[in-house]
Amino acid sequence: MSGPIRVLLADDETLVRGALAALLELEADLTVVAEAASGAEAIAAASSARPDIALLDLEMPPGDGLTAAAEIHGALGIPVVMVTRHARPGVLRRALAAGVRGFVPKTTPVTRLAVIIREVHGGRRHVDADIAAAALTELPCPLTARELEVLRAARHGATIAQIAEAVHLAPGTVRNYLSTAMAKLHAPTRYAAARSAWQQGWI
Amino acid sequence: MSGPIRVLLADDETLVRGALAALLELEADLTVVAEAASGAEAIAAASSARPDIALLDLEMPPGDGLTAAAEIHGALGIPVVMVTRHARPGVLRRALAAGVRGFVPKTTPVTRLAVIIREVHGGRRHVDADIAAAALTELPCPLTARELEVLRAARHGATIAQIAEAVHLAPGTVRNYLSTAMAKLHAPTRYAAARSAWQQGWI
DNA sequence: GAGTCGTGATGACATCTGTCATCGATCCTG
DNA sequence: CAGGATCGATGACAGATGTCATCACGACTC
Repeated sequence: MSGPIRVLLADDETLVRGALAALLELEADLTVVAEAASGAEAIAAASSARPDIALLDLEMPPGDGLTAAAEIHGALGIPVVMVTRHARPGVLRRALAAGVRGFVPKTTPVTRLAVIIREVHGGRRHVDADIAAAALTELPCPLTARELEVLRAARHGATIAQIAEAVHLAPGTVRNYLSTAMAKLHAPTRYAAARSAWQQGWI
Repeated sequence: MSGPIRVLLADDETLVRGALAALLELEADLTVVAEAASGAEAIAAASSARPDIALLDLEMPPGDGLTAAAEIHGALGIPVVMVTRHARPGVLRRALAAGVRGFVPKTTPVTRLAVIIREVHGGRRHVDADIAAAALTELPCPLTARELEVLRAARHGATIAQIAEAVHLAPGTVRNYLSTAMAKLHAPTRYAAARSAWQQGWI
């Protein structure tokens, strides 16, 4: 027979991570063998502790957690369950593209978490039904790669000149991309456009 | 002798709330008698369940959780412990002004949570040492009430006209307040200023 | 090969935004 | 009451921003 399922737990909030660990340890067939507070830590812990499954928070500054998920799944072959506060269709799309096997919003009842871990460990996938339905019905992202890049740089109140420098483009070009993005998103300012794109999970 | 300490637990993320509940229930002298997912729910639950102490998340949309804390402490006389992801000095200042008896960032180790609850239930206060030190050394908010109000309305990419309507001021006046706020915060745009003020915990 | 699309850029134009000086009204204080 | 401070507002001005037309290049498709 095999031992308990060995879980890697990553969340930047110590209190939440500890509470989840306590919760999982209550299950007889689960054990938390490693914890991490960032994407980099998660990758290191995964390669040294070799867990059976990794439970990663999506929001772990610095970095978006998805890169860690892609690394842990791709290079180490460890199945990844993504937990996120901002469960938007666009995020789900990118998570699945990164090879994530489970996608759980933080609005999920706790009783289901252990069930989901067992499902994914058993080789199945698990995706929140509401998010999946929304992802299938919503229109895909209408923005081009450059438009997304410029919006990303515009998110924190930067001027056109700062954005242009960050993206290595001429200021006029940046204005053009921002203009088309704003038109596509029906936003009155580039900040509103950036915010809208973020809410959709596109950036 | 008295029974266990009866705790009200409020957090908008079901997963986190459930995990914290499981964690607290592991303590023999603690019991979670009510849960809530919003500030309004927390007030209602507090007045019906009459807990000995309330553990509230600061970020519970809609509303900032501080109003619920003030209500629960002020009208019901129940001591409140505030848990927050964004533990900044300005937030601590406002929390203490609202009568909060404990202030805990989510970076706190889980093992201390039960200790803190017992402390506050015993009549003492508990404030995270790092945040308190920062709050005492940092310069206080240099912005006036109107400047804060305008910045709050400017946070989500609104135009000057939209802000003016939201705050019931003339567009020119809004521009003046934004200008002074930007100067005080050394921000190149009003969005950067709003972001900066938010990061300091001022809005 | 023509047509389409994304990319990068430029110039022109109207509007928006940030800055500043200034004014009147109110409120507080000596 | 005079002086000062704050608030709300206005007008003027320079510079930033949003919009549009246009061009050129490469990739890709029909």
